[in-house]
Amino acid sequence: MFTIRAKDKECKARTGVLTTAHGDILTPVFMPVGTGATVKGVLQRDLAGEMDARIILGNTYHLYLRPGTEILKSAGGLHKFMNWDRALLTDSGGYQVFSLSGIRQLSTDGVTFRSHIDGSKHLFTPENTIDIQRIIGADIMMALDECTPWPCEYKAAKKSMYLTHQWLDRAIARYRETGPSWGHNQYLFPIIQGSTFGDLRKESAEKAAASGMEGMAIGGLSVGEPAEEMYGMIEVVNAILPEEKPRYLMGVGTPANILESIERGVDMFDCVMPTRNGRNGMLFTTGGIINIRNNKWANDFSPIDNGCPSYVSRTYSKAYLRHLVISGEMLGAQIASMHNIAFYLYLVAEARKKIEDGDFLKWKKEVLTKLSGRL
RNA sequence: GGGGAGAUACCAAAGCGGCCAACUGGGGCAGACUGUAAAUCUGCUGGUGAAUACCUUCGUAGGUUCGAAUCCUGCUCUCCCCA
Repeated sequence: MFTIRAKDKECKARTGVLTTAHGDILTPVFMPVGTGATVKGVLQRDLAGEMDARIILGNTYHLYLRPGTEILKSAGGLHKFMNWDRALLTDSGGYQVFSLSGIRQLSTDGVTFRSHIDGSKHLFTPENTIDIQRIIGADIMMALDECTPWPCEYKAAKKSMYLTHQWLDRAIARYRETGPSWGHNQYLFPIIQGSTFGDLRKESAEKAAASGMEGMAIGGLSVGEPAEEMYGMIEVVNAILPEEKPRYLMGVGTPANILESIERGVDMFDCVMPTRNGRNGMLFTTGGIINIRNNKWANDFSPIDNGCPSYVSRTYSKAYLRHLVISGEMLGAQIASMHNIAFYLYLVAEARKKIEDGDFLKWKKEVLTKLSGRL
């Protein structure tokens, strides 16, 4: 169930609460990505503790390949397996249709992957991805979709969108005829496609809205198109989606992307950026973006980010983190990931506060000015 | 004291007459990364220049040659073996 708490008067931003079997999620929310049953480099205790992440992601494709459904079944589901008693969302593998395009084959029935681990063949269908997500026990399951690359011809985008819609009907049918494996309620979110074509996005949003599901996802964006085009598509889609349902923009994004999307009425986000880019030395801070590997930080003993409330951000110096990252020390990747996630969660927490205080737009402008700078 | 091997850019190491401003690693410098095949990938790394180019480099001083990191001679230094 989703309850709207506050609406901004000057834009479409809103705050709300999404209730799940594993706790309430305050929106707008950022969901750290934990593809293979781990948010890389970060303990669940820290995620739930100081950072207060209410929900994280897992990935159906990755978990199905490893550890596999049998082990997840024996474990009693993913929550127990990974010691995470807060909410989980699993992506269906639709993104892998896109990112593993070299080793997969599409058919109406579903998509055949060659495992990136051992090359073995596996068929994903709208039905069996629901079954797998039932075993995983995600609080929010995603329908199997085809995430189209960008740029994409109109005809191809349309064909792909219809395939996604067909798959959605089948996923919902399977969802309705099955129940949760572990006794707790699971939502299923449909995914809107349509590339960067307004009329396709509109049609796809109507399809999702008509599904009656508890929330709706916008997929197929942030795949290379200019940010302005992405924002345009969000506006088209959000004009159609029911107000009283949460909207999840998949895979987004940069801090700026997130704030711009919140302004346009998006409630949920996930992105690998804070962790992956963190591991690669990129830090998001309240003062701007930092490449911690750069020589200019070698003698900077000031904290990573005093403006960010997390322990690692205020405790460790830039010079120390630079040393760790450059030396390839594990702790460097961990601290960078923890800081970035803490920063993202802090950012959306502030956004919620500002929406409720009624000065989101003014705050957003100030934040973006600072964030646009490269330090 | 006798015999042998070697000195190449920040480090290691190839090259042994022209295709060499010099392979390749490492290090260094910078960039990319958006529902994670990523603790990954890319570029640059003698100087000046946007570039054709030009200038200065392969221990050192000479020499041979149209042309030398590559061949010859002296010197300096390093390492190994035998006494």
